[in-house]
Amino acid sequence: MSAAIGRVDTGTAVSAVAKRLLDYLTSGTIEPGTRLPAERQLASSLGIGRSAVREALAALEILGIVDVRPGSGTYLRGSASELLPETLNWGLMLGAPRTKELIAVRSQLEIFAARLAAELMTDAQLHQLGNHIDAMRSNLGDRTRFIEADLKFHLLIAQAADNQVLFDLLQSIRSLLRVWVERGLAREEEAQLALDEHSRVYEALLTRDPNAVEAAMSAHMLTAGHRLERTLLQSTVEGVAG
Amino acid sequence: MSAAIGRVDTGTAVSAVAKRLLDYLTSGTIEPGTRLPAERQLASSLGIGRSAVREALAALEILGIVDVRPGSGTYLRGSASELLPETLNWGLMLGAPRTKELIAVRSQLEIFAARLAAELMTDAQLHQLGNHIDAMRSNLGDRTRFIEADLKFHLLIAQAADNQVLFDLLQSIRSLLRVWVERGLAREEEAQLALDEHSRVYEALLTRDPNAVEAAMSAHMLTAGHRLERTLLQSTVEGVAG
DNA sequence: ATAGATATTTTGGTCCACCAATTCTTTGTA
DNA sequence: TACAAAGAATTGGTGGACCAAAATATCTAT
Repeated sequence: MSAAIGRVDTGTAVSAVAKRLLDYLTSGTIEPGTRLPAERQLASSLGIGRSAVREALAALEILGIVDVRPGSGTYLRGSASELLPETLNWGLMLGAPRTKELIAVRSQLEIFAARLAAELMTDAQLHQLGNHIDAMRSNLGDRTRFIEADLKFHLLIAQAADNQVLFDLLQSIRSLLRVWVERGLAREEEAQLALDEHSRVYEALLTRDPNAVEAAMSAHMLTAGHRLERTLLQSTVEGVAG
Repeated sequence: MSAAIGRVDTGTAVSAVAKRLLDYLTSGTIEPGTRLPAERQLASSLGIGRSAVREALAALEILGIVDVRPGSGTYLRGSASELLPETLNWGLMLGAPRTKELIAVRSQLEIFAARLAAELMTDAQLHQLGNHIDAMRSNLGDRTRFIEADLKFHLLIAQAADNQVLFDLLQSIRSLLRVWVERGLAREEEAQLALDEHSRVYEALLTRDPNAVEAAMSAHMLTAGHRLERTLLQSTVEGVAG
């Protein structure tokens, strides 16, 4: 098998070694569970050092392609990478926050989630959603609990959307926007408005009509987005004055 | 800086070391372009050997998170756009369920980008978009060039949308779906269909009517999504038969 | 002949010395 | 004093020795 991979030039970047190995492992000719040749053998076949082989294999292990077992060998896993979908979320975390842009993207994703949920939500989930509305209503004067119920409301919708990538993305975005959401709901009148909006989304979900749900969530996102941006602007103004 | 990462236990899997570094690098407190501490220093701070650090950093480099320069140091890369470099077929590692989810999320984001672009696109950008359509038309028989023009078409729309978060997200998603896009355009008839769809999006953008643009991009995404899923399914079936 | 214990071999993991590449500091010259 | 060149220090890259873990082979007892 290692003869089939071919040699690479000494000094080749470890990424190129990884690519060579990956191309071979994803060529479809290797069965999951197969044991790869030993590091020393791979190094010899590829014409590079064992360190480079180890580094390439470490990357493939992190990506979930192979399973490295000390004393035993390296095995092809053949299962889906759990790490790769997370790259979308890393991208959100790199560099300076772009809050206004995040707010816009988040709106679209929340609307999409709601639309999917309109068709997929179970009765039990709908019932639970009602509980979150009740919790928000009961805690108009308690910001922490209100926000918690608010968050659970959105979480449940994203869950009901049955799209893990979407769910994870929304989670990451929410964590980035969390501080602004909390600041935007500082007063009880604002909480009341937010409750009204959530109630409308909930009522639309009860109809299970995707268009109605989309309209209600769009309205909520529009208002919530303005609330967030106002909070952001106030903060900027205070920053200038401060 | 390295003191802020904390120590890890000796014998910790290199994947855990990579995760630790990754969490730190995506914490938002590090500026892109920043030089990380030297490998020897990281090893000391983390309480592990330099080999383990090297292996973890090698993985992060392959993922596009860092840039390792011999003799100079290791640098945090600039942006989300640099994640998942083209050298590897990332999409092959994702698995069918996550890939399908990603296709759905991508559709929504592309539609959103197109809608924004309808209002924001400059005349120069519109003209350039027409050039990409021409390039696609001229290269129906040359898959590599066709796909390159296809990609540039979408890139330009995302750019015109003037939302960096959205742009970066779409970039990462494209990296993850690239291999399936390429395989899905294997035949000239498929390229012709794709060209027709892109032309309709372009014509709608010429009107600058967001609703028309949304409708055209939605239609394109629906067809393209089916094409992608069909390609994915064929690959899965072949894998089983192989 | 078979099962269990022990020894040996093979595998991945770690460490260190040394080399290649780059950066920083010092020295020499105009 | 400013600039260029040389030297030293720092950085990542490589290979080999040795250790830890697991697999395989050999030996012994029944």
